[in-house]
Amino acid sequence: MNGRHSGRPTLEEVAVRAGVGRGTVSRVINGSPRVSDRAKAAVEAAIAELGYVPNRAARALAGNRTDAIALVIPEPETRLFAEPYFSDIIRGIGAELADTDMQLLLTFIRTPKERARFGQYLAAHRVDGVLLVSVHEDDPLPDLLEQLEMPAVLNGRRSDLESVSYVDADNVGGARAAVAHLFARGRRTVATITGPPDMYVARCRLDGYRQAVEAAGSAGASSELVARGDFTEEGGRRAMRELLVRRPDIDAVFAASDLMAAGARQVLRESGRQVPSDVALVGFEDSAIARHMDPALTSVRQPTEEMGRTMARVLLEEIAERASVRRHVVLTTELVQRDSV
Amino acid sequence: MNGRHSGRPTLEEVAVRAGVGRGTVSRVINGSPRVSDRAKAAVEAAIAELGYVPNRAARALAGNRTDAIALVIPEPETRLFAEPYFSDIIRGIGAELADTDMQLLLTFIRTPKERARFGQYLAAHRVDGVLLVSVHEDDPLPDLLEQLEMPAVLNGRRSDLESVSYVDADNVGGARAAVAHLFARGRRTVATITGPPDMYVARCRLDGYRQAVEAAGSAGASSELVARGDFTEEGGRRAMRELLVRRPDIDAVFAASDLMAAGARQVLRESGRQVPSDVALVGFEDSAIARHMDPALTSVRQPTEEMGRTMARVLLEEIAERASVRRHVVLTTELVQRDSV
DNA sequence: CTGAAAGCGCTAACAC
DNA sequence: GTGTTAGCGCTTTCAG
Repeated sequence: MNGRHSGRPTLEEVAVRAGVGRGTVSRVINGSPRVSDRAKAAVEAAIAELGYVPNRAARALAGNRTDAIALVIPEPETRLFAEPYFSDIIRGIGAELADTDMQLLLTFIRTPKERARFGQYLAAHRVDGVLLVSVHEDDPLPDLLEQLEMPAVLNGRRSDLESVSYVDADNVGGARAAVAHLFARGRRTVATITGPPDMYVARCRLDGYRQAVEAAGSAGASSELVARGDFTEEGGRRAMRELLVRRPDIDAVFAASDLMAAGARQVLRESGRQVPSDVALVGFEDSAIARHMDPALTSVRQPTEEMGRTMARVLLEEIAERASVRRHVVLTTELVQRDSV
Repeated sequence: MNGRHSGRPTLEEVAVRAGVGRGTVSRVINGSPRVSDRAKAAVEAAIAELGYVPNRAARALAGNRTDAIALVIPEPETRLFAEPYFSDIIRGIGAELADTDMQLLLTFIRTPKERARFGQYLAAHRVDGVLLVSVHEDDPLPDLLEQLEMPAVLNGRRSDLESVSYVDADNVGGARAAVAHLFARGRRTVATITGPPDMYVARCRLDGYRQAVEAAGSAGASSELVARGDFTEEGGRRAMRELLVRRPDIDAVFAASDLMAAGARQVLRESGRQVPSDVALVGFEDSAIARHMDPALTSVRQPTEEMGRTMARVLLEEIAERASVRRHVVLTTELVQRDSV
């Protein structure tokens, strides 16, 4: 015997109690305007008395939707972006969804097999929309989503011409502000440690650096002052060592991630240089680890939680209006000055 | 017109294709043994050809279940426990659920209102089970869960007599090992900074400290050597200052959280003491922030990701067997020695 | 072993 | 405006 009739009230019982038809109850629940105030009141009273809560499954089945959205997390990234970034994004999404009936599903993609499975998942319409974080340029998921006409919002974008909706931080502006800050403080030889060139976010931050260098009317962005990192701490160390060899006269460094800034700082200190008196250092705050590694490290902060909220909001809008209008939002960053450069 | 018939194959179509009845297809899908190999093969072939994926909503409606579990996150905690702890737990849960058809739902509880809403949520059977992290002694949720006979697993426990299933770390053993380590290294006057006494985890760590002190045949756990913190960095600073006033001769400190250890370290350094040469410091790694704050800080590490995996596994078992058998799992901790005390 | 049939609780036409 | 009526796609008896 199946647990038929679990004991909790159904829409039908509410209808009987309120002395109306099921359709009317359904209309009230779904906020249809085509209901008399009288009927509406009766239904609401009945719902309250019975403690009625609609059955999601039934609603999903009949309505051909799920009232759920998926947050896709590519596993390799969580370790790097990890920590605060990740949980801030989730917190933001959760906050935006709190007043909704939308459920947030977490989906990890670790292996190609899981990626394939997620494709099926989407095809099976098991969610109404998808939120994607840390998308790579060669990620096939966004295209799949588009092809399936599944509402989706990325955090960050694959390139300038991103077609899918996205919410991003103003990486160019943030980097420019950081580097301008260094020049304004009297630094002359400002180097940068970049992220992987195949990541759009890394290119943006490099662009910002270059713009600030040009604006400062400096000797121009000497390629000697640009070292490539990979957003990791170890990458930051390597890049910093290179820079020190190529240009021992460096008096400031803009690292395109806080992890790289932390690595660079270690190398600088080992080399006997004082930070920031000898070499000023500014990081881009991706993981907020900077907060803990060095409370005095000036950095460009992204509004991570707000990005999460915005992503959710944009997705909900996209789900609501069937039309596939793409939205592109770029949130400003903030330079948090903590040192005395 | 509603998007009736979304285009993707239904169980019925599979049945036709395989030349069997719907019931048989259902049995194959659900791995019932009462199906002939012949029929099974035909059905599997049809499923593959059609790319059939069962409709969750329909299945949930008919089967009176949801195939989803909720991870409940009390908001105030995420900031403290935050970061790696939080994401490690989630990662572990995700890993365990990967091969299942179970979905992971994230539920934040920020306000009393949301707490009430979650009660309804549970009563409405919108999930098959619940995972709770950072439970407080006075949290009403576990009792509600028990009363509703809803499968549930806690991370940590409210007290020695926890009735609900839980997965916890061996806090007593970890603390004991940490303090024993300090004595073994020749330290004589070992103080401790505790967590709030109304948290079971804090009491366990204090117990571990006391056991080690007694075992070392020390002068006994002088209450002068015990200062109360609240698991925060600021609390660690306050407690450390107190200790320094009461017993300037301290040569080691066991802090019951890494955040407090970080606070203590600051105070020690400001007071001119060298860490660890003058005063050795060991923290309990809750947020793994220690890793970033001071790579050389020895600490007791909890198997966070494994706790997540175990929680999920235990919950799935509890859901599978209708019987309400409680399981209590305590995972061992590990002393990660990073200094040269 | 397997087909047929009866719902699960809700939404969305469709009449009135 | 509102009741009635079909299903949504699946699981689970119940006969055979």
